[in-house]
Amino acid sequence: MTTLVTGDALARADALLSEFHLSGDPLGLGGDPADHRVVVAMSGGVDSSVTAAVLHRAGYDVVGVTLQLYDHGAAIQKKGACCAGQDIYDAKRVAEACGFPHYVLDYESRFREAVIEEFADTYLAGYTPIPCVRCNQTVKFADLLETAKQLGARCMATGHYIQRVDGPDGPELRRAADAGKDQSYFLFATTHEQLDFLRFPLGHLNKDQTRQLAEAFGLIVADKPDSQDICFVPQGRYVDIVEKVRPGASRPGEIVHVDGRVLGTHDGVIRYTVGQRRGLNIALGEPLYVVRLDAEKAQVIVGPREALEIETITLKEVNWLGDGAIADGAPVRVKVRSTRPPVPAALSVDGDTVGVVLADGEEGVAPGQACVFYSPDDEDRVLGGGWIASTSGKGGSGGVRLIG
RNA sequence: UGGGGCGUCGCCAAGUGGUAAGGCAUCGGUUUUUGGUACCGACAUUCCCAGGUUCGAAUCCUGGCGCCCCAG
Repeated sequence: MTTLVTGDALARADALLSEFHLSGDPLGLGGDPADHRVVVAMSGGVDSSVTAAVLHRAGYDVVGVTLQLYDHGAAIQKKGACCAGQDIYDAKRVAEACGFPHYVLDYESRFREAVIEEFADTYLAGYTPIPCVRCNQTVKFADLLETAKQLGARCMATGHYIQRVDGPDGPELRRAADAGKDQSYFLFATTHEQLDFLRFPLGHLNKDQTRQLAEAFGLIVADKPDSQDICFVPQGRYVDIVEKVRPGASRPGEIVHVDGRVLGTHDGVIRYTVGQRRGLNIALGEPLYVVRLDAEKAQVIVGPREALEIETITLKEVNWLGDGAIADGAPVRVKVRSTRPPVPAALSVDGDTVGVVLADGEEGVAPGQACVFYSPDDEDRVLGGGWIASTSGKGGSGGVRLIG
């Protein structure tokens, strides 16, 4: 592997940039790119490294910034981590090789409070958190974005697979061209104001094209595996993190069937999420699923698969990115999990309360997860979304109610 | 210690002379840029124990042991 970029390689890179519509002024800032400072949030992965390299090659005044979010020292040696240890070093080397300045900012305490502790507290309350969304919402698109402004940046670019398109009423958020890599589910909370300042140069590419660019630029991270799982949780053992952050907070309790029978005991509601089947350790003959979590009573309520069916969702902290005001009865499509296509639904707006009525129902929808809105006639358009506060089944009975 | 019934994988359970179904649970994997789901795979050389009959037994016989029900 070499970081030496020859003239031929650069010619190849330029050809790719042209082919991928990344030459000229890809950020659409106008004038000479060199006049615009662009802060690139670099995680140390392939995507953000390519983003920085591309924008630098296009002539922008690129400043790379990597956040140190946590430091497990030697504890984290897993593939696909980000923003700690080796990844920070990788980002720095990419910046050096390309020739633009790079800074590492210590955001550990902020990340711990806004993401890790929130993650633990959410689980302890019987909800199922999405730390990646919280991280985008707070650390990356709030704090870092502010820092970028202070650095005199005209905008901040990231390597997210999502598209920002200028529409008649300002910037719109759209799904990535590569449906398989689309990150809109994790970015629903991006506000209009943030969107105004953000750019996502890779949104119209697919992963293979990004890798081609990394290859052409001779980036040392070209073959780095994609990240997956929660970055600060080693080996998928998220329970360990919760117990470490909030020692002794998780209490054992009963596993109760929806018909009232006590079927067993568990070591803490943090180990379960609505819709979960495995790990109950109860053999009834028919599969059992977690239907609801009652953190106050330390109860895990279980039942047959049919008990997972829900029809309506009540949301909180809704971010609306559609045109005009959010309207009661408006048809939309929604995703209640990242890995499924949007399904038809209608918004229900009553004062400050926003909910969703699913046309065909859903099952295994966990409070604490996100419900993301898409346009009914253009599924690529992201209309925002909200956090799932509670759900209920048909006719409002047998629903899931959360305490607190 | 009279009468009846039963004892097959962690749980439930098919199999009644021809070489141990299935479900649940568990474990592993695939998928997945959160959790979960789904999917795929693994999972009793052995049928409470000991003898016996038979070419061949979880299945038949004998004797133990254990459990359940009825009656006392």
